[in-house]
Amino acid sequence: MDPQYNHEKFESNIYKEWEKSGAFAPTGNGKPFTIIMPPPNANDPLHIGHARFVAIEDVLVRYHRMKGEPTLWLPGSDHAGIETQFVFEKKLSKDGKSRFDYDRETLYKMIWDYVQDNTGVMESQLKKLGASCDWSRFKFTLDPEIVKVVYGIFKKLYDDGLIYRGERIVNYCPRCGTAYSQLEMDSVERDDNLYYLDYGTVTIATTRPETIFADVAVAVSPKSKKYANLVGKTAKIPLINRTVPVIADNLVDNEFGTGALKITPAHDATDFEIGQAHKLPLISVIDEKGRMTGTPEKYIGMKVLEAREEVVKNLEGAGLLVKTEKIHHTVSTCYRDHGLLEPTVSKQWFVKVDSLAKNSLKAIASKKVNFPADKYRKIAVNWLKNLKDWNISRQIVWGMRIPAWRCQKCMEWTITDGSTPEKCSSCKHTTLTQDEDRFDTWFSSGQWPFATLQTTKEGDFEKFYPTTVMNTGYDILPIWVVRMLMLGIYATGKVPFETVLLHGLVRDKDGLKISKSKGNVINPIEMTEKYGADALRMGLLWGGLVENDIALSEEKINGQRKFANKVWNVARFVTQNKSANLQMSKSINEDDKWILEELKKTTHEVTKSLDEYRLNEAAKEIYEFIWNKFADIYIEKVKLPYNKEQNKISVREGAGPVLYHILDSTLRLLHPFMPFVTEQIWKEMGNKDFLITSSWPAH
RNA sequence: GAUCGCUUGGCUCAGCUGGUUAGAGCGUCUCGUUUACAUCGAGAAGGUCGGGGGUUCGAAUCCCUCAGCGAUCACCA
Repeated sequence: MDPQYNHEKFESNIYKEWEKSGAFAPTGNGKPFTIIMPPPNANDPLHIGHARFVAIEDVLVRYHRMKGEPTLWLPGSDHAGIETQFVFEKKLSKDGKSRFDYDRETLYKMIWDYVQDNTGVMESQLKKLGASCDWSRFKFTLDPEIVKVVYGIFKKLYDDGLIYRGERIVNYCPRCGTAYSQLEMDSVERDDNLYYLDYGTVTIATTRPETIFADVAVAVSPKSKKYANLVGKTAKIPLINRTVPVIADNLVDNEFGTGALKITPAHDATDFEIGQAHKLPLISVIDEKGRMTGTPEKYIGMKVLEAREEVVKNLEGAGLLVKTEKIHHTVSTCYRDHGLLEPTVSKQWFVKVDSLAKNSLKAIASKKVNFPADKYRKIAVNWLKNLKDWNISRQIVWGMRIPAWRCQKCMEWTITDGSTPEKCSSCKHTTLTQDEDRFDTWFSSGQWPFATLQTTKEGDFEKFYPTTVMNTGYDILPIWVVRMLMLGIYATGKVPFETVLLHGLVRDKDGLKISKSKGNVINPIEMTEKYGADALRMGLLWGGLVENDIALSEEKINGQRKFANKVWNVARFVTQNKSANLQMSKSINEDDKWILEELKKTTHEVTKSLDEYRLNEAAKEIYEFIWNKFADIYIEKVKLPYNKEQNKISVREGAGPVLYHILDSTLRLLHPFMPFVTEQIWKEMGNKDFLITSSWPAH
């Protein structure tokens, strides 16, 4: 053994040997331990957040594998609809092109090829980190068999009356050309003008005067005394002199502006709601490109902001602009291109979430799903109680095309499980056109736990579902975990996972959020090359609970590299003093008894901490045992003074077998955390089998 | 406005269902080490556990309150 541990010399080779040995495939009988990996985007390299879940999940998987449980860690990759299309479009624009230069089929094919070109990077990086997942069961979210499952569930939801096509106000991005869900928006604070406009009988305040042409009412608060006698009368839209009714609604804030609100259901979410409640018509004056339409001639074709300027000018000219105030408020922006979103009414496919959410709440209440960190249980419950119907259609090309066909005669929809229908299910007409929309990525990934297991190997679903642990970042609890719960229970009648282990974000050494603009990005592959995968993994688990954000510094990773080297040298010392007979003598002394007792305690504590998902505690226990007890105390005590004649150091009579036994056990305990260095030492000790498939010490 | 958190030595964090002198890593200081490892060892300094109140034989831990900080969601006409 070299005096120093050199990770570069061993890591890739060890991984290949594990892979070749078939160690990653589940074996044995009994209750299985299953983790479905949250699939990283197929076209992106891994970031430090991925490395954290690898560290967490691999520790759990290796631990349970060593305990002899049939252990499956199923890897996969995600097509990440909007994300990927957005990245691809940025690439196109560098070449001076845009997606509008291609038809849908061509664009889809181009993105498919692009993803194929990049796929493999992510897999090789997972291997570098030591992920002991079963590659033979790898799935991509657009694999035909996965798509088939998703279509089947869509059809089932439709047949059960849980899918409807609704006209709703959606957050529409005129640049991306698609609507987004409740969860896919950002917001930004800014200063705007609040215009007070004369509506004849009443003055209203608005930030969007260009939408007055789409007004269908003026609403006031029912609590308002000032306006009480106006309700039921009319107001007059300036510039076009159309009269609209004055209504009362609780959603109106009597304190804001003049206390009177113009109602524009087609271009504002609150107004839409009020419009629905009062059965008001919808008038739209902005088209899908963000240009004015259906307004007086002069504004048609103008962009929204141009029209606003022009309308204000005209209002002022007509003496109908009462006053202008500054207002500081928050506006919704596209989470992709950060431009303004346009609330727009359009037809989208929706999932009725009510019954799905109720069943999920039941599963949580009855502990069929557990949250080791109670705070996340509370958050999940809160979300499930407040979910709104889920818009699952996206106007993009990258993703699963929705299996819905519209009859060109009766205009009714025919839903299938993916196959092209021969005729309309309503009127039997044979000319049908498939909807161009794609599913929201989360609609398909919400089915990931069962869709994967149902399509891997015969019997997998029956054996490994419900899965044991779902581990992912807390940031996607509402968007993903909650939906997997709803769809999993709906599709299979069982929860998709028994334990939801959410992890925190990786932050920089000062606890600041990592971002490209801050320049504090930590590249996991760079860290692995520099310090070793073991050190990075340990650094990601060290000093913080799984559920909390952690501050990661290079010093911390380097500290763990030192630990790997310490373990290496402990092993070097032990193997150099290996006695011929490894049988422990019955007459061991006090020191021997002490270290054996400490090992026993450590084994117990590590096991307990792992079972409770307190990986940081487990890591600390084994670290302290090896360094502070085994190396600093026990080895120092059994070491005999340097022997000049033999030119070597030796150990006290009878200590050899104890040293060997302790090393053997500590390697087993440390292996889930630092798989590479422990496996290499295991080999150096002369073991013929692999440490990865050896057994967990008795505890 | 709603929900969920956080506040422990210079820094980053543990401290599980309340129970001996509150711990770790890094950092700092002193000393040592040709002989497993300088990717080392021995030792030291450093904390009124955010403030206040309460429950208890006993509180970093439970309850109330105040202050500061953060995350997510909603609203913002």
